[in-house]
Amino acid sequence: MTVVTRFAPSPTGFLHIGGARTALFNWLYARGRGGRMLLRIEDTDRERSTQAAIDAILDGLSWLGIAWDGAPIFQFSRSGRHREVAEEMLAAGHAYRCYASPEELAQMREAARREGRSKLYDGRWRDRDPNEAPPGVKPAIRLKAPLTGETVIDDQVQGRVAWQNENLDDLVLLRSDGTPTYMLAVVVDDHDMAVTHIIRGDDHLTNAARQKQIYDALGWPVPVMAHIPLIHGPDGSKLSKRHGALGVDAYRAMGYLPAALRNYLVRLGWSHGDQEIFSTQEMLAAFDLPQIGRSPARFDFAKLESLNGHYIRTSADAALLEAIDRLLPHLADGSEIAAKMTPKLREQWLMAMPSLKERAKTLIDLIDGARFLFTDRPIPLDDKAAVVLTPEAKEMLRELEAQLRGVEPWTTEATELGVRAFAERKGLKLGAVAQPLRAALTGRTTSPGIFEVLSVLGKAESLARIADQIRPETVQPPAG
RNA sequence: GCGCCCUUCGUCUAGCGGUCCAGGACAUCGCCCUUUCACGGCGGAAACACGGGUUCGAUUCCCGUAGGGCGCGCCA
Repeated sequence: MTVVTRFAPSPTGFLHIGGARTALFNWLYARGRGGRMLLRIEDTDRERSTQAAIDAILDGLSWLGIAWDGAPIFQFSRSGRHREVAEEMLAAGHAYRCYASPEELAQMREAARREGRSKLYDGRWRDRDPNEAPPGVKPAIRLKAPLTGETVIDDQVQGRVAWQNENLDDLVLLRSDGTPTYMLAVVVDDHDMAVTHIIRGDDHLTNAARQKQIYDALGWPVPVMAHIPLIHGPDGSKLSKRHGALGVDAYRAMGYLPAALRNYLVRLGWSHGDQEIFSTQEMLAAFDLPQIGRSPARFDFAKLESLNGHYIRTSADAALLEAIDRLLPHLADGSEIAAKMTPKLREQWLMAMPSLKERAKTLIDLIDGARFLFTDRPIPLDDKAAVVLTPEAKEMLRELEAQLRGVEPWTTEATELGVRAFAERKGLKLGAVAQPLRAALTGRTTSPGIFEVLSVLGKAESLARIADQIRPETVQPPAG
């Protein structure tokens, strides 16, 4: 039997991190077994569903590298079919018309709560003669759920979960305006789409019981269920925007790599021995439902960052530059940087990439670390760099500049030889020379190795930047 | 309130009755490497929520307690 899973988001907002993980699990489970993952957009809430949200979800999945099979199915377009099934259930005696008014319902709810009962609707129209229906009232259609016994879900993650039927009331299948409820729509769609495995957040666990009752009434086979724990915020409470309940587009903008996010997400609630790093192939091969834990995991940015750093370090230099190209349109100052992306800058950036990526946790770090390459002279000094460039340091740089003029060819090795010889002659430790030099060349106190900086920048630019710092009074303000 | 679920280092987790004075990873602390920052290497501190059972023996099984989560709509 081919495995068929589905990811079924409702398009009322972006694809958040929890949804992304659910999609990943569905994708891994299906694709790892030669099966298919379907995408169903649950857009039956016409008020809150938007095209922008649909686009954001599709875009987010694509960026994450999660590909669904076939065209997305829009739940709203299937309401005719849902209604048809409800009518069938009515005809077969598995459902009935309920004429209770909203006021009656509210009273029942209140009474149930007061008396400590979990059953909210008392089934008053279940066996009542339809002739007693109040005139002019459009009925809702309710499921005639079993009154006794228990409803059991054999969940792949949660184990056997049982509910006493006396605690479950007759749910609404079709609203009085003729539209299907979520409960009905999900069951009918999953059945019609031939879904074999339902993998979703455990906020749906109680729904599973009600849906099981619908499957049973219809005589349809119940798919294998797996309810995965939700992701919580760092403080254990519900994940909020403040914590990381951001859209995946926000993670893209923060400079995370899809491979790193996938790796982080798959290890949240799932494990495979002590393995931490998983290539997509390894994930596909190892992922399975029984190893998913039942307790909720907290979202931890530090671990995501660490993983992202690992993926950056192990990525090819050219691939990183391409990732930056793709990221730029999503950044506030992206177009500014893109405008400076000359072939020469690309070449310099690539040259510096091996040492840049050792120092970066995100693509943003990579851009920031390369900033000295495309900052126009005279380059501004940050506070720490300004402190380093004391009058004495500038005096030292003046002598160093003279020495550097004679260095030829201008390579990492040759500049290192020159600077080391200079330091030795002056009786200075290398750091005493390198730090002011770094400040002058990059405007900062941290950067890649100073000799790499010199060689990547080139002789003319390097000497000019040093000159800018040792003769600030001669720097002319821009013309005009 | 009712129903259901959860509870191993700060965090993600390994553990599926003895191999555990509990292992890995991130974070943290120290040392080494070193021109800065990183990377890397080495080392340290750090957990079985609590109380009862069951058992020759419980982190592992059962029951409570406490704490946390989810659900309880003619929303999805």
